[in-house]
Amino acid sequence: MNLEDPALSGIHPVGTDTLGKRVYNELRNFLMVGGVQPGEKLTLRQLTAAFGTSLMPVREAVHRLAAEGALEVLPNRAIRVPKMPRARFDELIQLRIMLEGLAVATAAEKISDKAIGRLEETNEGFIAEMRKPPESQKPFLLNKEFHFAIYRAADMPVLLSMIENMWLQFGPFLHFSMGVKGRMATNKFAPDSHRRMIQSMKERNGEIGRKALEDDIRGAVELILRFGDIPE
Amino acid sequence: MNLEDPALSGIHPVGTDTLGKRVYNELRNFLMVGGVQPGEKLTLRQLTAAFGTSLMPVREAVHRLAAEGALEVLPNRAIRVPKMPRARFDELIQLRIMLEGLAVATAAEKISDKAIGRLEETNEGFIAEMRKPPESQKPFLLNKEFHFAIYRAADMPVLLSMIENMWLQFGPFLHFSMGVKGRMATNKFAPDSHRRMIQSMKERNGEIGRKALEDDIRGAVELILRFGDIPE
DNA sequence: CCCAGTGCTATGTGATCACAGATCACCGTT
DNA sequence: AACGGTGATCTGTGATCACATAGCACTGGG
Repeated sequence: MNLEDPALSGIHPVGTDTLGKRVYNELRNFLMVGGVQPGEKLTLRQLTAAFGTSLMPVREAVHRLAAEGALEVLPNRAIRVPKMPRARFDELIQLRIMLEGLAVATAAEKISDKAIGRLEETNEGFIAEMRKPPESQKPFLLNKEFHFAIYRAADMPVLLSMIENMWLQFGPFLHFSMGVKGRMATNKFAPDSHRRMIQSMKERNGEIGRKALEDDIRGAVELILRFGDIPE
Repeated sequence: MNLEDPALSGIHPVGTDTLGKRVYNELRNFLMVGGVQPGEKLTLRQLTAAFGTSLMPVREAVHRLAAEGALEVLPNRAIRVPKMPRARFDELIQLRIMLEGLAVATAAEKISDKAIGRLEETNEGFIAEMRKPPESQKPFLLNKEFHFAIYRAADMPVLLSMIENMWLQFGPFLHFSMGVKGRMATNKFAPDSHRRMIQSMKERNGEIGRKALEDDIRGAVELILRFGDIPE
């Protein structure tokens, strides 16, 4: 069978992902964009009804999210989204700066010129979206795409999964602290720090990129501390 | 009911862990001490037979280990212990130095004098065990206890789980590279770097501790590179 | 001798059932 | 009115069954 056969051009990959994996991806994305608030409780059967599957795939997805720290199984065996007390918030921020800083610095040494070009396009799209009235979660997604395009360029798979984990743990909290109060998906200083990150890529200077990334995160933190509610 | 009642003094907690959690802990420990080699395949039913439970708890445990990177589900849905190519080895080492370095530096600022005392005792036990002919995995366990006593003192739960994850990913490889060839559970420079770490705790000097930790890890790496087999 | 086709076996996944423990409202006693 | 016991209900866990597919030895035709 020739896959190049024009008669087969209408064929699309059908996707062989397990149900558990699809539920996991859906639920993960739902958490990442802030679909549920910290402290909120979930039940397997409630999720089962929402996804239209049986308990099994939901169980697998929930347990995996719990292993990643995106969900929490209390001693009572109840399931909830973890809360974000100040101590955890500070620790996650410190770790983000360290982990993502390393990724940026490494990417500056390895990234291709072509990838830098795509990075600039993504950032221009992000800036353009920032000027519009904040309506959708589009700026948030473009900002995320910009950051992870850099992190992927570092070519460190384990580090990348750790960073994804950090963003996942922040997801519910971002909605809670910022989504409600004015949908301030990101801060106005982000374009500047993004430009400095791109510049560091061009100059192959990892430390400049690391500093820009730290400013980017600290800018967002300042916004959260001003407008968000952090318990304790 | 008064729990201080002398009549109840013989009561012990009964333990309410789920089967899945117990299987997870067993399997985790088995991986951490190098019970299986990288690349080796596992099957649910084989593990089921070994643990004497049904498939369900094993499925949960395996999926959780897979989420943590300690196991791997291939596209074929087969389960195996991840291999350790050179690139992954180097990345894990780099991340260990960064993560554990932060933990040591933070611990130096926070650790109590009492905990420092316990640390010295643990280390003396470790050194004493090192002098004996290498028989069991006792030195390995004491070394681990020494390190994690420090990491716990940093009081950073998320960081601690990341570090545990690193050790877990290294487990199978340690057996493969060192266990067979002479049971060299740790290297002869470890006592020195350990002493320097303790000293840094007493002086509340995080950077000295960080450097000592880095030397400790690099010493072990050198041994592995000399005696172990790293594919690719 | 090589190789595509075929049937058997083993394995992970998903559905369903059964059950222990948690939660909560209700009620009777003090 | 306050408190402890009680029963119903809900939730996560574990066991069992059913099934699609990967892996593999075998076979028959070239």
